[in-house]
Amino acid sequence: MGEKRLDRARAVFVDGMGTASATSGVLSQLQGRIFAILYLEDHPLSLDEIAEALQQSKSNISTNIRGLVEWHLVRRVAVRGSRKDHYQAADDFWRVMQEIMERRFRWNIRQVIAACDETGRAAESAGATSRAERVFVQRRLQALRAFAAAVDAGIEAFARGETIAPTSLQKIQVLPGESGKSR
Amino acid sequence: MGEKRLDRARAVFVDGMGTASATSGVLSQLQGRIFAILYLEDHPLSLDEIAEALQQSKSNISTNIRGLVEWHLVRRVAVRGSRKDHYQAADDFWRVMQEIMERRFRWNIRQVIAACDETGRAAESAGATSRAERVFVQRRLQALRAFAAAVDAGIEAFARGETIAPTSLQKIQVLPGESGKSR
DNA sequence: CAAAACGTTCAGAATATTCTAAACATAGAG
DNA sequence: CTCTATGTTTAGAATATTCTGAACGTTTTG
Repeated sequence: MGEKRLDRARAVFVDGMGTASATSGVLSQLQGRIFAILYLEDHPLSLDEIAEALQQSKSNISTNIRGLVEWHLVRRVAVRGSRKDHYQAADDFWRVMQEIMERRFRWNIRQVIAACDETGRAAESAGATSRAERVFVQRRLQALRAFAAAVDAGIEAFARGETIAPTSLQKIQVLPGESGKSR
Repeated sequence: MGEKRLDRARAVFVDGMGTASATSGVLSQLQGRIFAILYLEDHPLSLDEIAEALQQSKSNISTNIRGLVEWHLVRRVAVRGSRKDHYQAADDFWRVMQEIMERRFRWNIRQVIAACDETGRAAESAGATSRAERVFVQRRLQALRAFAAAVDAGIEAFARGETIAPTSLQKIQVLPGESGKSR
């Protein structure tokens, strides 16, 4: 009964991590489940073992595990005596977080900055439009850009292990003279 | 040509924010586009105007805009002389960020904590299993839980506007005596 | 070298998500 | 009270994503 119970516990973990991952915006549900299986195992597992444990095709595991390795959540390790690739859950969560902050959140926030910049450039030469309208658009773009840039800097600092004062973000809100116009 | 150019610029912004939102894990692409349209407009728009601008059905706009309002990214405002609902982009990005941190990230991280707790409880009574195995599982769960709890606390502090030292996260890694075992 | 054991790629099946138009509900106008 | 204008819900269509099994390429084994 002991083994059964432990396996039952593992299933709880796999399910929990799966649903958590599914809503994370970073990992798919299956990736969460793969990680969960590996994390509670004290030895590396092969692709087939994972596929068996999760009742998924080997190809599906193969493609999904790649993402986990890229996020440094899982390591591919060699197991002597076996030709198969084996995988092991990583335990340096801080490293993983840095990776996610850098490659996901910052990358995303930079998209916003880029959009503001591009749009600003495109709007610059909108000749016949009323001056007031152009000014309005540029102000808004500037406000969003400033906020995004502050967030970007904040994430960078955080990822570097530096101290952050979120107050700098709170200040960046509406530009002077703007709030009256929009309502 | 001026108007055309400005509209072209708006399209750039709508597209940019759309793709950024699509990969954000928080907003859908359409939600990003709706926000973009509203953000560059100096007066509130009705559902139909938004639907027209984005070439989407009114019902689709209706359902998607609800999420934007919930995140406080868009406000529903009354426009005198019209019975229609009108919507306006919010400009308090810091508030929005707090909202997202609280209701999305923290909620997500709590799922992980809950999974660890549930699993720990379920594994507790795994009688016949070897003691070493049970200890191993509990240690791992504890390590993940500790990290998640630290992240949770960090986000909370950040959302409150307090200063954060990410160092506290870096310390939480592998528990003593653990790292040797797993490899 | 041939055969087997792998991991990966890919076309299509299975599934989930997003979108639309119609039905519905509610409130205001006449 | 009836008719109209409006936002929401919903069933099904359109689309996108995830998953599988077969095909493929590579490496190891005999």
